[in-house]
Amino acid sequence: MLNRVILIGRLTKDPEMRYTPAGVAVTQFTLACDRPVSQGKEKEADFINIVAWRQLAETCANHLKKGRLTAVEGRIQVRNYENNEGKRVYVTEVIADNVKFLDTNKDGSQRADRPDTARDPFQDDGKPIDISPDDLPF
Amino acid sequence: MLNRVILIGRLTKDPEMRYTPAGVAVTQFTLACDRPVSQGKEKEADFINIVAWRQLAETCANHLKKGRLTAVEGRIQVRNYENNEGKRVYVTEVIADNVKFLDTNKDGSQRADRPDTARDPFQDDGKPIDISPDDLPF
Amino acid sequence: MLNRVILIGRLTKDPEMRYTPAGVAVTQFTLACDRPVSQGKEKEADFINIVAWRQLAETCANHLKKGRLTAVEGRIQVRNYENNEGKRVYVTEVIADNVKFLDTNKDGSQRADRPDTARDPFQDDGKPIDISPDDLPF
Amino acid sequence: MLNRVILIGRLTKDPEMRYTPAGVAVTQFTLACDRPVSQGKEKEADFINIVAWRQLAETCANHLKKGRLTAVEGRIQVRNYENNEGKRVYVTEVIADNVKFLDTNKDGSQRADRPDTARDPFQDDGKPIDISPDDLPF
DNA sequence: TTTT
DNA sequence: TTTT
Repeated sequence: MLNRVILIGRLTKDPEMRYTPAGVAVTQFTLACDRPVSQGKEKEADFINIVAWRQLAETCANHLKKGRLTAVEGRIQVRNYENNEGKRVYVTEVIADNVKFLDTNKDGSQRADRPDTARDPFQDDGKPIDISPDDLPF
Repeated sequence: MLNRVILIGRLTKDPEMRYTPAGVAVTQFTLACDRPVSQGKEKEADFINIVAWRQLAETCANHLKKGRLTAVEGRIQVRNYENNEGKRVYVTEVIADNVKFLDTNKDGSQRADRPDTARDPFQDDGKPIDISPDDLPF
Repeated sequence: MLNRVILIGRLTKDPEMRYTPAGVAVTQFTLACDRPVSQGKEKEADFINIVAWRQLAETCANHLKKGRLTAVEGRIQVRNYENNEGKRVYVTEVIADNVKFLDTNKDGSQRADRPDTARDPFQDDGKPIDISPDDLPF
Repeated sequence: MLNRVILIGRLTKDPEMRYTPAGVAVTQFTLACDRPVSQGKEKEADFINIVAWRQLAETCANHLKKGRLTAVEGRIQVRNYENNEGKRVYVTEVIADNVKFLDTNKDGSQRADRPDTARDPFQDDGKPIDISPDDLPF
C-alpha cells in the first residue's frame, strides 16, 4: 500500500544501461550505503541494487559514475525467476523515481557534466504502467 | 550514509521469533505491499522480509498475526552467505526500528490484544551494537 | 532538492474542499500525529496541516472524515503572506501526493464508502505545474 | 503515530546554538530546499526550520555553515505560544535525529573540519525524554 | 480551533 | 530575514 525508500550512498561501479525488447531504457547500478559504525567492528556497507526506467535511466547513465555520492528515492521491488538449475531465485531492487547527484567534480566545479539544456530531467514518475518487473533485461 | 524505508502492508503469515546463540530475540515476518494497480494487470504485490530485534522482536511476535495491516519503518540490509552448494546467496531484508499496528480486530475493538501495562513497547533504536547480520538464526 | 514526508495520524475534523479562482479543487485537513509517549508527560500530538490538489483533493474530500486513521505521503511547503496588520505570516503545510485510508468502518466493513468503479483514484503526482502556493484559497 | 521527514538542502545561514535554562544544547538552522522547477516560474525554495538537541546540536553547530549541502532526517513538530499581543502563534519545525554533511570543502578535501576522534557523533535518538517543545530557547 |  |  505504501512503499518508500530513501538512500544516500556511492556507486560501486559505473551504471549500466540496457534496453528491453520493447525498446525501453533501463539503467542498473549499485549503491554502497555505509552502516552506522559500531565500535569493535570494521566499516561495513549495504550494497543495494537500483533500477531506473526511461528518461531517468538515461540521465543516470549519462551523469552517474563509480564513486559518486547519490541520493535515491524509490520503492522496494521483489521479483523472482527460475534459474538454469530450475531453482526459484529472489531479487530485491529499489525502483528509483527520483535521483539526485550530490557530488562536486574532482576539480571542485559543480556537476559540470550536466547539460544546461535539459529541462529538469530528474522528473519521472517511476511507475511505468506498461512495464513489469519481468521486463528487466538482466 | 542514509538508508530509510517506510512500508505499509499485511503479514503473509504469523511472525516467527527465534533466539541467537547469544540469547537475543529476533522476529521475522513478511509484508505483502500491494503495488499501485495498473490497467490490464492483475493485482500484484511485493513480498518484503522484515526483521526485528530484541524488545521490538517480542512485541511483534506477541501482537502481529497473519493478515494484519502494519506499518514498518527501518533500513534495508543486504547480507550474503554461502549455501550448501558453495554458492553465494544474497538476502535483502528490512531491519525494523519502528512498527505500528494499524488494524482493528474483527469485532471492531481496537488492538485488544495489546497489554495496557506496556509503556510503549514499540520504542527501540533498532541498532543493536553487538549484533551483526551474520547473527541471524535463519 | 529532496523533500519527503510520511505521516500516519487521525483527522481532527472533516476535510474541507474549496476551489481556486481557476477552478482547481483543493482539500485541506489536519492530521493529529501522536508523539511517542514519554514518562511523566500526558499524551501529546502534533497537528499537521495537509493540502491535496485536484483528483486527490476530491477523493480525500469524499472518503475522509474526522477521526479516520490515515497515511499521508508528500512534501513540506512553507508559504507566507501579509496579514491584515501588514505582518508577514509563515504557514507550513504538507502537500500530499499519496493518501491511504487505514481505517475500517464502524461496522467492521472495509472502506465501504469507496466506490468500486474508481480506477485507483489515489494516484496523483501532487506536482501541478500551473499551481503555486499562492493559489491556495485559504 | 508515524512522523518521518527526510530533506536535502542548503543552510541559509550559519547555525545558532543556544542552551535551555537546564543547560541542554539546542541548535537551530534553516534549510533551503529547492522545489522541482516548473516552466514559466522562477526558481523557488521552501525554507524549513530545523532543530537539533544535545550532542547532535553540538556537532551541527561545529560542522555546518551557511551554504552547506546537508541531509536531515527527523520529524515534524508543531508548537504554539502566545505572542506579546496575546495572539497564538504556530511554529512548525523539523526535529532532527540524523544529519549528514554532503559537501566537500572548497579545496576539494572531504569534510576536513570533522574531528577524526569523534566516534560517529551523528548518532542521537532525537527523543530527549525530559525536553518538551516549550523548552526551546527561541 | 484539535484525533483515537 | 533566506541557500547553490
